Order: sequence, then C-alpha cells, then structure tokens
Amino acid sequence: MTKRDDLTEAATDYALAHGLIGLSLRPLAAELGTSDRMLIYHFGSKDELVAAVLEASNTRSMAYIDAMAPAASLGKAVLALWATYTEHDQVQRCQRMYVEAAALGLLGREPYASSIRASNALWIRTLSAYLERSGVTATRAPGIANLIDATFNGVFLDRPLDDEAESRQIVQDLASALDRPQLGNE
Amino acid sequence: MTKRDDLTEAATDYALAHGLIGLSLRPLAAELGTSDRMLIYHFGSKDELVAAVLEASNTRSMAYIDAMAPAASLGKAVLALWATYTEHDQVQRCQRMYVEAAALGLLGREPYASSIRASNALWIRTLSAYLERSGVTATRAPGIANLIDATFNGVFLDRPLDDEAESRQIVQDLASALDRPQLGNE
DNA sequence: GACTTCCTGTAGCACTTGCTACATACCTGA
DNA sequence: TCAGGTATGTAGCAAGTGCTACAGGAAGTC
Repeated sequence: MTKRDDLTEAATDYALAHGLIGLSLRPLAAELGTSDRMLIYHFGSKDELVAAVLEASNTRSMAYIDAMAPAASLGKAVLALWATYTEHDQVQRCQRMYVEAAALGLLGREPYASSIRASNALWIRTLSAYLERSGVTATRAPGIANLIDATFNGVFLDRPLDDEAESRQIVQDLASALDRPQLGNE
Repeated sequence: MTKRDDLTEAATDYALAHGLIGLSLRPLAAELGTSDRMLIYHFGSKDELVAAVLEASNTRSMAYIDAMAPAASLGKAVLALWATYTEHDQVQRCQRMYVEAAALGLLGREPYASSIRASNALWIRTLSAYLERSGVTATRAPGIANLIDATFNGVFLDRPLDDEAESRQIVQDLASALDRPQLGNE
C-alpha cells in the first residue's frame, strides 16, 4: 500500500535472511535499493523499523498455522505443528527471528521487549485456536499452547541447524507425554 | 590462579549482570579496573574472552544442579529443577546468558555456535545425572533431559521477568504430563 | 507563477567498535 | 650487568553506528 509498507515487507525479507541481532541500516538499505537516510525518513527511527519488521514477520508465520487442517489428537497436533515449523522455510525463519528478538529483549530493552510481548500474545492465541480446532477444550488450550510454544522455541534455540533427528525426538517425547490418557484433573 | 582466570571470573560477573549481546570491551574493562588493551592482551581477542566467559558461566550453573538432592518422581524432579532455576539468581542469570549466546549463534556465528554446542552437551549430561539420581533409567534420562531443557529455555525466552505464575503453570503442566504412568514403550 | 508537501541525494557529525604500534616499566635468571 | 619475558599505559586507526542538516526536485493546489 504505502511506501512504508513496501519497505517493511522488503526489510522483513532481509532480516529473516540475515538475522536481527547485527541488523544495521546501511547494508539493509543498500539491498533495498535505498539509503539509511530514507529508512529513517519513513520509519522515524531504527527502533520503529524493527518493531514493524517483527510485526510483519509474526503476521506471516501465523498465517501458516491458521491454514493448518485440524489434527485427530493432541499428540498428533503437536507433531503437525512441528511439521509446519520445519517444512516451511518461512515459518522456521520467522521463528528464528522471534528467538533473536526475545534474546534482545531479555533485559527489557526496547523495542524488543514490547514487540515480543505483543507477538507472543497473538501467537499463543493462534496456537490455541488450532488446538481447539483439533478437539482440545477452550480452557485447556491456552496452557497447552504455552507449553508447546516454549518447548519448540527451546528446541530451536539448542539445535539451530543440525541434529534434526534429535529435535524430532524431543518433539515426539512431548507429543506422547501429552497424548497419554488424562488421569488427574486439569 | 593466573591473571587470566581472575579476569575471566570478573568478566563473567559483568556479563551476567549486563548481558552478552551488547557486550563491548571498554565498559567491561572499566568495571574490571583495567583497559581493553589488557583484555586483548590476556585473551588474544574478544571472541576468546567470550568463549571463556561462557564456559565459566556454564560451570557455575552446573554446580547448582550437581548439588541437588534426588527427587521422588520424574514430575517432582522437573519441579525441583525449576525451583533451582528460579530461586538462585546465579542460575537464572547463567541461563539467561546461555539464551543470549544461543541466539547469537543461531546463524552459525562464532564463537557462539561452538560454545553453545559444548555447553549444551555438558548441561544435558548434568541434567541426565540428576534424573538418574531421581530414579529415571539411564536410557530414558538424556531424552527427557533434552525435553526439560528445551522447555525451560523456551519459558525463559518468552517470560523473562514477569508472569512468574504463568511460567510456573507451564512447568507444572510439563511435570504432570511426564508423571503420568508409562503406558507405551519407550 | 507562487506555495506547500512529499520525497530523496550528499555530506557529515559524534560516537563506538575491536584491535594495534610503540614505549616503558618490572622481575628473573645467567 | 644485562638479556628477555611479562605486564601495562598512551595514543591512535580504520571501520561502522544511528541520525541530522541542508539542499533540491517533483507534483499538486491556490
């Protein structure tokens, strides 16, 4: 739509490819065919640009979850979510960037801390909706969504590239743990 | 022992307090009562300093796990581990720094990627040992340790400061999921 | 034609980064 | 006594950081 929106999408592509932590305006601008001067002009500051990029990235990855077909059980839902994470480069990269942003916001630094809070709230809601579609009750869904999200992020953190088998094993363990018949209360 | 070791410990304190991501030599050196010049002299490069700091931090936090008394069940072990994480500032800060290093190493950047791999291997071994002390079989322990580690890291990532109750809820969910009687095979 | 508003290029500022060159001590062993 | 390794201070370099000042072009409005 606006020029700013175009820049946001292009900057998001760049950030997804090159990472968020070392991001600096001049190389980014060069790849977008513009200048740091223009980025500041359109966004006001680097922080606002970063916030826009994080929001765009989150929006992109949520679309993939929303598009998933329901699963037959909770455990199968966990495996299906993991498959979505790993099969789509886009989702994987968005998740990686989320992890970077979260790390940058660990000590409360802005705009990362606020962006992460906002993104996470939406993300949990998206996961919850998928779980509900898969038969999980509305009361249990958010809690389980949080557990799944935390575990997946942790897996991404520890095994960024290699060890795909080991990552899968962890997810499998979580899935089977969650799929056991519910004995206790909630 | 050597001057380098002293500097490593002091630099670790500083990094645990101020974070790893924005770490730069001059402010660090100022707080240690020395100069960037001297840090480079003793460590050779910033990368080697960072590697030393990460190793020191990991060693510190593992000591806390090694000191834990065995738990009565797997679920109780999970809760006890989480208690250790949250009750000791040292452990919490070490974990936070691990997360920062992992984020920095996400795209393979050194020395973070290598340090994380090494730290994680030792950390999983430490967790496994604790689980075995708590009655988990030696074959299952490493897998479960990976699952617990991933989940805890994910929780730290999403809820750095606030939401202690929600964090606890996630851990509780994991604990009860793992504590259900084993029906399937392994 | 004058005026405003949006957009963009050039140049630069003040600052920080990791790291180095150079000189100078100090202590130790021959 | 003197050589040699260890340690430290001063100064600086080349590169990069976010951001700004200033000027100007393009396009529409009165």
